[in-house]
Amino acid sequence: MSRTTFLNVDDTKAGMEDLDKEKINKLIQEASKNSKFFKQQQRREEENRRRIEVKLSKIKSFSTFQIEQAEKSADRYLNQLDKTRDLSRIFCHIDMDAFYASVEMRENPALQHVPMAVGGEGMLSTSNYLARQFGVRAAMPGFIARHLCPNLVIVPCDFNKYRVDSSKVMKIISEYDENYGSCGLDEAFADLTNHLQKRSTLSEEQRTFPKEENSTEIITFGITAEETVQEIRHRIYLATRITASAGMACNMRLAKLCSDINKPNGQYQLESNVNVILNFIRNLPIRKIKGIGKVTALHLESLQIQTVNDIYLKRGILKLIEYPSTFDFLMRVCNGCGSTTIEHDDLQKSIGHETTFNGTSDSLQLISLCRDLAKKTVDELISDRILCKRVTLKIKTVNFEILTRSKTLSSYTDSLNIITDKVITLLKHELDQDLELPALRLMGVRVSDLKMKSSDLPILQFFSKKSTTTTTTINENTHDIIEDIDDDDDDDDEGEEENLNEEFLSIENQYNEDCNSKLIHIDDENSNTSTTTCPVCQKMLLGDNDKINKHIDLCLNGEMIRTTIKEQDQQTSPQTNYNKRINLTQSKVTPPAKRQKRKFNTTPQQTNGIDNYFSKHI
Amino acid sequence: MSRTTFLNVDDTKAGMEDLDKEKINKLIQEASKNSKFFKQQQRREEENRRRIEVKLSKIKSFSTFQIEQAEKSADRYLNQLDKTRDLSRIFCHIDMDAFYASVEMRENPALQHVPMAVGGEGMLSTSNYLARQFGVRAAMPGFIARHLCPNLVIVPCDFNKYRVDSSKVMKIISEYDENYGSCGLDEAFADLTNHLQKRSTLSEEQRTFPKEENSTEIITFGITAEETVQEIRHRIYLATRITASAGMACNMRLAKLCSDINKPNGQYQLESNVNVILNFIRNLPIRKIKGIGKVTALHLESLQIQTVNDIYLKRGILKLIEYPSTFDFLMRVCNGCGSTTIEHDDLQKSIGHETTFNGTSDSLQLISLCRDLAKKTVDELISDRILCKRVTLKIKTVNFEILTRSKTLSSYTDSLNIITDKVITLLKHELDQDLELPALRLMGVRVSDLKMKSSDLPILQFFSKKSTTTTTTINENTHDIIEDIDDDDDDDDEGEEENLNEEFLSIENQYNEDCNSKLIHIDDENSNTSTTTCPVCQKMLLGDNDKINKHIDLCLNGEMIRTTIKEQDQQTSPQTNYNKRINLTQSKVTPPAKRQKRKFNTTPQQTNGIDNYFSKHI
DNA sequence: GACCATAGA
DNA sequence: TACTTCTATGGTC
DNA sequence: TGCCAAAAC
DNA sequence: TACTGTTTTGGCA
Ligand SMILES: Nc1ncnc2c1ncn2[C@H]1C[C@H](O)[C@@H](COP(=O)(O)OP(=O)(O)OP(=O)(O)O)O1
Ligand SMILES: Nc1ncnc2c1ncn2[C@H]1C[C@H](O)[C@@H](COP(=O)(O)OP(=O)(O)OP(=O)(O)O)O1
Ligand SMILES: [Mg+2]
Ligand SMILES: [Mg+2]
Ligand SMILES: [Mg+2]
Ligand SMILES: [Mg+2]
Repeated sequence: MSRTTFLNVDDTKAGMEDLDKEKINKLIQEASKNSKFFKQQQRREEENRRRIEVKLSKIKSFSTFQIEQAEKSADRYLNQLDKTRDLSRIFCHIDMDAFYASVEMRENPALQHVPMAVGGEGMLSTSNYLARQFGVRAAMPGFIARHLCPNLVIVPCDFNKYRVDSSKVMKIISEYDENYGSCGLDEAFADLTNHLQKRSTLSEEQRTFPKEENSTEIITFGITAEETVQEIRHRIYLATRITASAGMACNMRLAKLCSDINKPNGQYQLESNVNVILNFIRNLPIRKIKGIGKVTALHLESLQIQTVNDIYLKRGILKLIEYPSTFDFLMRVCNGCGSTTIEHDDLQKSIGHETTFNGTSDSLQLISLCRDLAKKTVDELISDRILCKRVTLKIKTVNFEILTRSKTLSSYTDSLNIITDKVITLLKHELDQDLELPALRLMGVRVSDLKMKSSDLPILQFFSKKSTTTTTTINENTHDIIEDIDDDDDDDDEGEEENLNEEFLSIENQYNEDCNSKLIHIDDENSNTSTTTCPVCQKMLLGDNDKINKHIDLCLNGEMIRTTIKEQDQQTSPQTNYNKRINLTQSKVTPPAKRQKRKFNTTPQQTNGIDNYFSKHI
Repeated sequence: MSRTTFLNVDDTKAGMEDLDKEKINKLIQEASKNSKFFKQQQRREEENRRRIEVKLSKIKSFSTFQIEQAEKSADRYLNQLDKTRDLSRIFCHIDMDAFYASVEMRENPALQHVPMAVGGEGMLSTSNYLARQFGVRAAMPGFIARHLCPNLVIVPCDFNKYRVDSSKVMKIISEYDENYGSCGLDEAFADLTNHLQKRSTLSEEQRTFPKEENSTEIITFGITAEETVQEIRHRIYLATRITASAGMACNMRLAKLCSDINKPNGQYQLESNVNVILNFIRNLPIRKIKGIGKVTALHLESLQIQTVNDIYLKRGILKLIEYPSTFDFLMRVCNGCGSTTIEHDDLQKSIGHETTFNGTSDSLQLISLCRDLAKKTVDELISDRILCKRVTLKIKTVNFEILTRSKTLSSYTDSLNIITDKVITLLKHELDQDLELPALRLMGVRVSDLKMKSSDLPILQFFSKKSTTTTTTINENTHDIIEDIDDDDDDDDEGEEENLNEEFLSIENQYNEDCNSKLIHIDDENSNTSTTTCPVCQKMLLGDNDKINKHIDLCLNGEMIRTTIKEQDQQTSPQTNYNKRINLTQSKVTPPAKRQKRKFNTTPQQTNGIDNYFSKHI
């Protein structure tokens, strides 16, 4: 029977060291076989193996001399990297252990002693360490996990709770580096260098904390990096009753690797010494490196590269066949280089929503859903005071093939009509044009090319109905603004003017479609009768989700403002709260990925940047 | 180890005939033992056994003579009943097979071949016939069901779908008796007598239907009752693709019993002949009779009554120890008597909402939740244009003890403030007074003493701010109205005046409480990202439940009105639609019990009424 | 500018 | 009852 | 009028 | 991850 390695357990995760991979993979393949998902993964693997063959034959065409020359070139580059190596700073990477699962286990301690996972029958977001022993992990569907572990307890996601714990953690970390940066809800980087300098001047009292919550017993932490991080982790535990692991090293890539070493509930400091560093990374499996995923690993492994040191050994070939940026990335990796500055994004780069449903080909259903998704996205755009200039439609067929269609708008906008019309046009075009298109199982709407809609200059609103205003970026100026407004040259097939009449017609069309029978809509079932407890103020909430999320938003934003009766937008605390805000989203099975404001991109840096460089043709 | 029969499988259900009760009960008790629920059931059983002991000793105190006299009295009563026996009509009881489960299996045919149930981990609403083989049935918690049947597939409730199928079924039934009455979503009584008379005059064409949906093959049904019901069931299947069972007999009680005989997907007609009837019921286990539940059965069994005929045999004792109404009920049962008229309620008698949550004692949480429940209830009151005069608070402790506290208002109202204040007063009183009160796990708010708020006499609004108006009941008149208004004598501790100022203060108080930390709220988790398909128009819906329910309401009400843009209340189709309307509610695991407008009460009838007469002291 | 593939939480 | 959601990036055409 | 227990779907 | 939600009735105090 055919298989695909793409479905095998990914054991590159703490707590999954001594699995019977053989048996687990057999069960997974068994459970998956003949599914459309399985077939799609097979196609994907085949496509990659084909590409690999091309590469391998390309390699054969190189002469030994060419390879030696390439190796020398690589060595020169490595030398250069060595020169810019900065060992002076000390970074810390904090990562919560089995984050969602830990929160749920704290809420219900009975779960501590059984294998459990967080998510749904359809998809798990994470699992506890007991479940990992069975091969159950994040991104595995629940029903397959049950094959691996029949007694698995699956508890539904409650992002509200996770957000609350996350913000407690971040608050603590910010005390050690106010410029810290977080990825996702459960991890953050902090540059402890400055704190460590100041730390020796701190009084003992300032390094002293209760041993247990509400206990009079106390514990004082020393002034070393190791002890500082003990302190951070202790404080996190006091605040959340869940454990974190941490890694310390001279750059962020190494710190991240270190936080995995003694996970869970451990920490590891890597000495800031070149030989120690090179020794540390030498034998790591490439898959542990952030940026090397399943596919990249497959490609590298086909070159006999298993460990980081193998990258070094194959540097000649890599120089010859990989794209420069990929080569650059790999050289940094095998040389132990990484970013030494925490860069925050000025502004989020895209906002979107997508949803999976039972496959359908019905145009009216799809169009109606598309409209809803656009609405949801624009609502967020508006509530975040952001404008966009690009709209992307995403669809996935029942065969798990993904398509995107996008269009740049003639100017920045947050108009529901313009955006909706555009994305519906894209969708209709796709439905009309591709008559072979299989039924769809997912649709998404995303807007990008974002710009802050600053309300500091309301006068500008006089120039354009489109509320095209200015931006918060400092290097933008009035010239840019005028450009924005002038930017109305119609290189578009259809115009994007928004006038009241059109708006009315558009809504009316929507209504007619609604009534036309056979349309689509998103919602969550079991809505009516259950109660949710606000994880901040413990209030039990009855009613619809939007209200609940708003309530929690308010709670998280610190003291609630007692001046108005209705818990409504009241976004009268714009920038201060805005910057600290954790972006709130939730769905049955995943996405607090909703970017946090303190989140920073592990983006390509000019110097020593942790970079995600890799190529689809690697 | 101790047990309680109250937790044993209840095998009085179609499809549960040859179970290994021994084994199943062992598993259930094992899974339940030590739980608070278990302990509560034990207490309940003990209490009943105590009462039974009292009864038994009472029986011992009767002389043989007394018993003989009682038997004679009973015989006279039976004779009387015989005289009023009406064998002239022919009733049909239709009951869908494994209703929710069948709908789900139709939607996903893969489920046909596995044991499955509808509900959640916490509670199942029903199971398919395969699952019943394992002892899995309605009102069993999912996690216990999994002990009995580890491969059980549990699919969540989707009341919207069930409502749609239900209305299709009811529509068909109404063609045979426009005065039909339904209990719950999945069953109805029809009096076929008139239809059968007219039926012989129908053309063959009018008794002819396609054999399959969209097929040209046809099938013609005859004119007998048996064939008429075949036709009904065939049409139900054509319309819904799910099967129904049916029973025909000369009264409703017998018809209901008959529909169970050849379930699933069968029918049974009981000859309208006294001897046949008596023979039919003679050996039925008492538990099959509607109105005899677990407790009543336990009581009767302690008198050696197992079958309906045993009731007859023990008629002397029953006459002596049971309450007259219970005795009356039992005599009707064992004599094969039942109601021969379908009575519809003029107006629903109560409206309420309740919810279960993780036990808490926190007053602020509880008060806040109570407010939300009151709001939800009043919303429904208002949207149904109903007034109420009584408010009941229901609470359940973590030990599963249930309390109710209620209060009659000084006049009819649908004022949120009055109702909320009253129920909160009740709650606070309970929380303050009973300091021993364990944490709560459920709270409910219910309003009763209802009266239609007819808008036909808007002039009356001038007399009172409370919108106390008239009623739809014919025997009420202007005198009553004036009484209502005058009815403002304060026999109440606190007044119920509603003025704007008070209202404002009340809401402000609420807000302060909200902010005061540690409160409660109801909601459904996974709301944001999934899609729901409207079971009527197939539109996929994105967003919150209230909107979705409104949408489906509109769809069910037939053609949607295309005159307004927003799908809002637009309750401009008051009485016509109102009468046909199926009351829509949903929750994670149960309650389409939300009364349907065509629903009728199987209430005590003066003559031959199906009656639920029984006594808690039976 | 538009699309795809990859990646990570 | 059943293979996510959200965001970011680089390469290609 | 108010409370409880039983019952049905 | 875990014992429902909605409604009606009868009896008693
Ligand atoms: N594929 C995914 N889809 C959706 N959510 C995810 C996914 N992977 C992780 N998450 C969520 C759930 C995790 O608890 C949280 C943090 O991720 P991550 O740190 O990688 O794992 P973890 O914290 O659960 O375990 P650990 O860090 O101990 O290995 O992000
Ligand atoms: N205890 C309960 N709690 C909540 N919902 C219930 C309960 N019992 C039944 N229901 C719902 C689900 C059922 O499908 C529907 C009709 O009930 P009912 O006719 O008694 O059983 P059923 O239709 O599922 O099986 P069948 O009639 O074949 O025995 O009402
Ligand atoms: Mg983690
Ligand atoms: Mg993480
Ligand atoms: Mg049924
Ligand atoms: Mg039924």
